[in-house]
Order: sequence, then structure tokens, then C-alpha cells
Amino acid sequence: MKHKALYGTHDILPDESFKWQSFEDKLKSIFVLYNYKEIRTPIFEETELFTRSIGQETDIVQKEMYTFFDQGKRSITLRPEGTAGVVRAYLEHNLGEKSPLVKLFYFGSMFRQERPQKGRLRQFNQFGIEAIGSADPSLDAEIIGMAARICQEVGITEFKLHLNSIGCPVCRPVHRDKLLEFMRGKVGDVCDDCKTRFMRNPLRMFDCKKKECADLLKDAPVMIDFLCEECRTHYRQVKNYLSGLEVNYFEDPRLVRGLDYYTRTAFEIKSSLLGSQDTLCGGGRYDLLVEELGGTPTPAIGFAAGMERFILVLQMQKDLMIEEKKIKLFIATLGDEAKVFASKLCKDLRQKNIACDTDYLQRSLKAQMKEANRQNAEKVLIIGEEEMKKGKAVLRDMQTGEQKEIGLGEVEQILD
RNA sequence: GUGGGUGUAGCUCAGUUGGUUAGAGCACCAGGUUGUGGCCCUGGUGGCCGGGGGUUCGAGUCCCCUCAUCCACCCCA
Repeated sequence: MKHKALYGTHDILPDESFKWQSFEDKLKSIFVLYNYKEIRTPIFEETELFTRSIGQETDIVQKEMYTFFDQGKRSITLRPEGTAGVVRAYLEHNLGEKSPLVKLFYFGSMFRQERPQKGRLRQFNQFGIEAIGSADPSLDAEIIGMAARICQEVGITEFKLHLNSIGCPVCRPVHRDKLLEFMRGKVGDVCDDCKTRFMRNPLRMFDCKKKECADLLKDAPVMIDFLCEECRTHYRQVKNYLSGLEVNYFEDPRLVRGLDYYTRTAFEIKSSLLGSQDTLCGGGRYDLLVEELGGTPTPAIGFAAGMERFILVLQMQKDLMIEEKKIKLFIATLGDEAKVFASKLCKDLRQKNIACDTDYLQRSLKAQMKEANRQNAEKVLIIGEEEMKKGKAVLRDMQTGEQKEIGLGEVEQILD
């Protein structure tokens, strides 16, 4: 085979695309309920937007971005995540001037040059929401509740909501020092990866799946015990609101965020069906990002979710959201005269929003019936030479097998 | 980037210690029904056995290289 989709990319074929459509439709209807409006931003941006917002030290920036130079010698990057572009657009168009709280959602492809595996692709699709302009804990709870509701609504039967607070620039350094102190004597026994984590971003040691490291970190000081007054109050209120909304959550003091811009509330929704890449949805507060990108300090919160992962879980549950598209009518013809008539009839029906199709391969009637069956047509209209002469046609119900003769002129009314 | 697994028909996979023209199920096409789908029966189309090199009288099968892909590490959606 000459051309193949690139490593880590895939095609969504007609057999599957209808699942995506129904998934997207459900999501959009939920966003409407929560009063979020769609934003569509470009798929590539200046490289610097991402390096600034995501953070120089992160894996995404260090080794996963698709970066290239365009013909004007500018450094361009295919977006690895959605928030940076949304915040950029928010600032560029002064959305904050038009209304103090802006609630947005997006869908789109993201790009990261990682080694593909189950639940991980190089081009993958996310949906996400961003609420920019409020630090109120009730907003945190609304968003977390919405994420949970999406999972339920879409048909995910088992998932676990992890919740944590990762503090702010006031309290995080305090915890960091404590953690470093705690680990100082033990760093020799930790795995190589954790040694570099210890240097670069000690919090991430909590992520390590190796037993030795997990054991060593068992009694390590945890961020949640070092939250400053404001962060602690905020976290407590978020939890109160969540209880009020009857959202079940699991406090996970080890939950860490990968990207630098996160503050305070962090959450993830995981599915046990996914294997190693088990996060369906991850998000949290990023109260510092707007300022970091040149705006006035503006609190914000959001999440992103992996659409392929949702589809995977739903497929594993065999809960396939089957709403296969059917056509109303297939027109089977015999003879040239009937074909010409069918061509016109199709056009008229479509004009009336009746989905229909006909034969384009000059097949036998039997083959055309087979095609109609394959296409899930509700009814078949058979127009042969005899029928043409009489100005009639046979209408067959594909479910019951009943058929009756109708006039060629009355097709539209009967189908309506 | 590092490990391990797998590459045979459109799809899912058989293929015995190397041995003739490489198989099955599903799908597709045709016939059984000269103008009627699904079920059934019969037949048919379709394979540089991922690619290259080597061993051998002989390679889908053994060896080397390469490519692709999957899972895991890493990290994340």
C-alpha cells in the first residue's frame, strides 16, 4: 500500500462517525444547559504562546510539540492543548470587557508527538470548557459537576472523580520545601525518573507508579496539609458545594497536574476500563494564566476531555449509542425511463427533507433490494417499465414486507 | 526515547518437523426466484504471506536487517 495514515493518527470511518456525531450532539445539548458558548480557535499558534502558558519545564513543551517554521520564518506550533488558544482569543478580543464572566466550550484536534498506545494518539480530539472571570468556588463545583454529568449522560457507567487542591504561589513553595526536606535522605533510593523529578518538579514524584517510590512517598507531606488560609477555605467551599450538588468525589491528595498554569482546584475523571491511559477528563483552576499571557489578573477554571477515550470506554461497555442513520426511501428502477423519473423524484423528495437514495450501478432488482436493505431504508419504491406506463409504482415497507401500488404523483404525500 | 508482542484476502484469523496450484469464517458479487431485501443453498471475485537480503534443491514457515502496528514505560486527554 502506497499511502497510509501517519503513525499515531487514524481515520474515523462512516461506520464509526455516527457514534461521534451522536456523542457530540449530546455534549452540545449539555453545554447549552449550563450556558456555555462555543469558541473555535486556530489549530496552530505562535510557538511562544504554548511555551509561556504550558511551561518550559513540561514534557509537552520539552519534547512533544509539533513545531515548524513557516515561510516567514516564524515558529509555529500545532496546538497540544486547547486552553492556551482560548485564553489568547479571550485577550485578543477583549471578551472580558463585554462581560465579566465568559463561559466557553470547544471541540477540536490536538497534537502531541508521543509514542502512541491505547487511548493515546498523536492527533487526538478533545472537548473542553473554560470559564474565565470568577474565583468563586461555586463555579468550580458547577464545572466539576458538569464533567460528571457529561459522563453519566453520555453513558459511562463507571468512573471515579478525583479531587485535590494544589495551592497557589503563596502556599506551594512552603509545601515544596517540606517535601524536599522529607525526601532529602531518601532520594538515593528512588527511581531514576524520580531523581530528575526531585530536581525539576518534586510534586510529580507522587505520580510515579513504581512500588519503591510509592512506598517511600507514603508518609511524604502532601500539598493539602499546607494550603494557605485562602486556599484552604476555597477548597472547603468547593467540597461543600459539590456535596450540595450531590456529586460524588474522591479526595486524592496525590493528584498532580501536568501543566504549570494550574492553581488550587484540580480534578480528574478516570475509568478503570482504559488501561494505562485512564484519564477521561482533567482540569482545574488556572488563576494565573491570563496574567501570564499579558492580561489583567483574572481567575479562571476549565477542563479538557479526550474524545477517543470516551468512545473507547463506550465501545468496551458495548453501549454504542446506536442511532444509526436511516434513509426513508430507496428507489429501485428498471429501465431508462424509470431511472430518469427516479432522478427527478429524488431531487424533489430531498427538497422536502426526505432522505432517499437510488441505484447508480444499473443493478438487477434483486441487487437493488439488497442495497436498500444494506442502507436500512424504511421503504423501497419500485418503478419498473410496466409501472411507468400506468403512472404507478410499488411501495414496499421493508420492515413488514407489505407492498401496495401507488400513483407516481402521490409519493411525496404518502411519505410525509 | 526505552522495552516486549504482532504483521497471511476488505475484516477476524488458521497454516502441522521447511515440501506441489496458500486456507476458513464474515463481507462483496452472481445464481437458485427471466421484476423483490433479510434466512438458507450453490458458485465466484479477491493474497508481491509488510519490505529487503540470506540459508536451502525448495521459505508463509529458519536467520539477519528494515518498516509498520499494538501494549507497556515515560507523560498525559
